[in-house]
Amino acid sequence: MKEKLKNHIEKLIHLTDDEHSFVQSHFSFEKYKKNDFLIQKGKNVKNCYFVVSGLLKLVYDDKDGKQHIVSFAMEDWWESDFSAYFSEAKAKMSLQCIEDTIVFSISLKNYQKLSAESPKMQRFFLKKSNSGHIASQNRILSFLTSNAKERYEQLLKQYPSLFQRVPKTLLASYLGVSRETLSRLSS
Amino acid sequence: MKEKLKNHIEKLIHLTDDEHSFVQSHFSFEKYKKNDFLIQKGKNVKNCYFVVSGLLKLVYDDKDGKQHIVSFAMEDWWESDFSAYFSEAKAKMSLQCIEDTIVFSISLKNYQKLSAESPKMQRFFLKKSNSGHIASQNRILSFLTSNAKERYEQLLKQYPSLFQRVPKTLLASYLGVSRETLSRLSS
DNA sequence: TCATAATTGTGACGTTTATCACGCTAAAAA
DNA sequence: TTTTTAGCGTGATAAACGTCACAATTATGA
Repeated sequence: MKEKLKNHIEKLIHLTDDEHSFVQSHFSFEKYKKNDFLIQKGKNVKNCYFVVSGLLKLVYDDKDGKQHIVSFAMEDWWESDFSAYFSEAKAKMSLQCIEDTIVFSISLKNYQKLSAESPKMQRFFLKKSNSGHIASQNRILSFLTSNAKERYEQLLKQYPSLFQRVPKTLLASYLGVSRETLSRLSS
Repeated sequence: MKEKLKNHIEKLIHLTDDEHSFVQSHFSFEKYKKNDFLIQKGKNVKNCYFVVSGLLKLVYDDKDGKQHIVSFAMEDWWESDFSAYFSEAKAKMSLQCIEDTIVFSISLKNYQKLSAESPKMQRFFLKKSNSGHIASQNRILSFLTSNAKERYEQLLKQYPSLFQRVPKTLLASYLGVSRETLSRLSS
């Protein structure tokens, strides 16, 4: 399991075995069952998570109780309510398992310690953050340039596996359309 | 003018005067006129920009020639076509002046050099990137949870100055609605 | 197993938003 | 100044999408 995180990090930066051990010591290994919460809205956000296997949803509940999916987190993804995590505030979103999920988690203190003591890891986090920012911008672009059907097809193309793993209601909620409209698009 | 960048950096990290001089030496100071391009789609993206004064728009042109505003960049903001900048690819978007604008620009090489030689500055860039990511996620959330009128009111509340400085057509393009619909919302 | 809940499709209808068209005003360029 | 262009509002119409209702099917758990 530790290999998973190591290999992931090695894609962006190179560390010695000792350095990898040092990095690993800042993470803890956790297992969750389907429907478990890693983060619950209103509560403190203790950790940022690296998904080893399984599938998570980052969800925002609006005033009418409707759920909106900000992000799916699959294998090799980093996820948290970053706003609350970095500012040590209460979660505005929830992070919940769609499938049984295995993660490495890191507290804010350890994140800061690791960043401070290892410029290489800070570089790794910077690269990850930059690519996260770019991914979000692309999602914004899809809202600006594309209608529901086009966004659906883009998602299908980018993450075909989701359509086997996730109920259509959740895909609709990610795409920003009603489940009925999504159903009509795919038929 | 150099004070502007210094003060901005000091909001997140502390540097000595010597360190600030070192940082400054990686930037170049540039002035642009209204309608000038800092980045043009299809061309190389040489720099990332810090806006000292003025106003920029980050624009994506779709297949039908319609313009979509991914972002406005105001005083104290960092902007680029980050995807192209970091991957040294051709720009998919354009960065253009809405007003006469003064910036500090930094090349990718200098960005990397500065990050490598100054962990403090790497920390600064990491913090900036994280907050950029969070801002983008909030924009995604507004698309998921809000209709055109609500998004309009959120923008009005968050950046009231924009409504004095920017034609409604551009605001519409940022909000993802037609100019006619926006006009009807505000009356 | 059997009962219950979750998921999905679909029709009918209403609302929101886009598109096309036009005119008016203000700003910018010749 | 005169001409041209950009910005803005508004009506008419159509397309996109949401909401409510209902039925059928598939998972899930007691």
